[in-house]
This record gives sequence, C-alpha cells and structure tokens, in this order.
Amino acid sequence: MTPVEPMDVASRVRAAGLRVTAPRLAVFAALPEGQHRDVETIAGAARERLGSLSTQAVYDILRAFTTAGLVRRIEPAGSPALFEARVGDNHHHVVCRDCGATADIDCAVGSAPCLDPSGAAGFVVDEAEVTFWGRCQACTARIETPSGTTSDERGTA
Amino acid sequence: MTPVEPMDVASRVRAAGLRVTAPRLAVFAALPEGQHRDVETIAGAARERLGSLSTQAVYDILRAFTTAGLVRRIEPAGSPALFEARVGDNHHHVVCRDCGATADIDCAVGSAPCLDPSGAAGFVVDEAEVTFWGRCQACTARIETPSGTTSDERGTA
DNA sequence: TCGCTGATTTGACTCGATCAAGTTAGCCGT
DNA sequence: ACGGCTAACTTGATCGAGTCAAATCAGCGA
Repeated sequence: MTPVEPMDVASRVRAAGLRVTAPRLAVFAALPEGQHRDVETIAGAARERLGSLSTQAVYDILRAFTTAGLVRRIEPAGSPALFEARVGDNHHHVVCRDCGATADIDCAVGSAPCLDPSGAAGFVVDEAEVTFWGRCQACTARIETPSGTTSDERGTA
Repeated sequence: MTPVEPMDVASRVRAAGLRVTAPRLAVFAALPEGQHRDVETIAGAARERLGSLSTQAVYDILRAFTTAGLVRRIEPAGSPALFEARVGDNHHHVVCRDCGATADIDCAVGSAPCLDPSGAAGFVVDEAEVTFWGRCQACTARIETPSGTTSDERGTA
C-alpha cells in the first residue's frame, strides 16, 4: 500500500497552523467526499485506523478543523451535528425526513438573491444557509410500494 | 361582541382536535406575534399566568401544537428549539451570531427558485428552510463602538 | 536532543429533550 | 347534570450530545 493521500492532508493541516497527528489524519480520512457524518461515526472510523481514540479528541479535532476552515459543520433540526470535507463553496443540503440521509445541493439560483433579505430588521447578513426537506429515493420508493412485497426495502440508513 | 382574545385561541385549539385547557391557553399566550421563544421562556411566561406548570407539560403542549400546525418550530444551529405562532406562510429567519436574536424574514425571491434544487440526488423536496446568519443591529453597533479596552462588553441580550 | 506548548485522555458534568407510570380533568353521551 | 372514556398533566428517571477541567503525552522548532 502506497500512502498517497495522507501527505496532502498533512500539508493542509499544517498549513492551517495545526500540528499533524495520527488522530487528525484519521479523522480527516473519516470524511470522504460527499459524505456527511456525525461525531460517533467519525470516531468509529478513526478508531478502526488507530486502534483507539477518545471521543473528546474527536470533538476537539473537529472543532479545530471547523475553525480552521478544513471541514464544515451542519446541524439539521433533530439531528446531531454533521461534518463534511467540502468547504469553500457555499453549497446547500437536502435532508430526508424519514431516514435522515443528507446530500449536497449546488445553489440553483446563485448566491446574490439568497443574500438579499430586504427588511432584515437591521441585521447585517453574511451567510445564507439553506436546508431542503423531503424524502430520499429509497424512502420514497418504500412508501409508494404496498407493504406486502419487501423486495427492495431498506430498514435503517 | 367578542369578549377577549382567549375565545379565539380556544376555538383554534379545539378546531385542531385538541382539548382546551388552561395550560394550553397560557402557552399560546406566551407566543406573541413576531417572537421566537425557547421552551424555558415559554414555560416561565405560562407559569406567571397559572401559578405552576410542569416543564414536561410545556414540551407536550408545544409538540401537540406543532403537529397540529398551530405553532412552528425552528432549530438554529447551536440553540435550543424556538417556537413561533406565525404559521401558514413559509417565511425565513435571521439569527444573530453574537446574541442569538432571531427575526422573521419574508422570502425575497418567492418560493419557486428556492424549491428547485436541480440535481437533488433523487430526493423529493417539499420544503426549503432558509436561515440567514449575521449580526443584529445592537451587536453591530457594540462592535463598531470601541467602548473601553478591558473586556466586559458582553451584553445579556 | 531538549523543551515549550499544543494535543489527547479521562471522567465529571451541563443542558435540552424524551420516556414512563400514575393522577387529574375536558368533553361527549345519556 | 352527571358519569365515564380518554386525553392531558405531574413527577421523576433517563438519555444523548456536547462541554469543562486536570493531568499526561507528543509534535516540532531551537
């Protein structure tokens, strides 16, 4: 196995003014592109790599990464905080009401209209966060399918 | 002649298929137009009217009201759940990063663009929730005004 | 290599919210 | 008007996410 990726990640971590440690690389590796994961999932994945890692360390690392702009934190209502490695572009999210699945959405209308809340009661707005609510493909299919046949059902996601 | 407000609220509660009780009227009265309040604040206001009321009852009532569509629940990242009496129109919210103050925002661009997340990964979207982040007037003023050198500019807004 | 200081561990603790069992009281039918 | 069915409320335990704090460990620059 040739360690290709870790070098790059290490540079980014160091460039952010943070020390490069095995826990940090493992936490970063637990956030694949396009994925949105909670602290426990990230901790589990990191522990698989390292053998052991305290939950507190994962919280600290994720906070440091979020502050440094290496990861982004989202918090859909009714869910624990989720983290993703996609940063820089201010994309949005869809959340499934049934299973909680989350996916990225590129802003369809650009940022300008969203950032013009005329009549903002004197607020100075610097960010517009959009969360779309609905049902994912799997859950939609499960509902439209009569409860009898369980050919393509997914229990937990 | 309509006696007072409570009659109207009672009708709405009953029309929603819920029993009319003093705690419910008190909780409703604790949600003035344009206000966004957390459970503890609502409980406090309701207790002022009734003398006593369990926190659990407030949770139950707010859940029943939310399910019945009498109140709306919002949950900005980093805050406990907030409730408001404004329902029906899908307006949005601005939240102050410093003091957490929340205000209503009427959707500036209409609903159509926001509800067209092209490439929604197979999701069936039925709602677009927008949260604007920024600073309220008071906090903006406090920052731009260099009041003294020592700390202690923390306002308990 | 040394040592300063940031990173990690451990464990207690806060806070928001839910669950469960038992009692109270609103509302419908007689 | 009254009695019962059942929703609504009380009380108290419990849970889950996240933070705080003290002590130990280790990255990295001198």
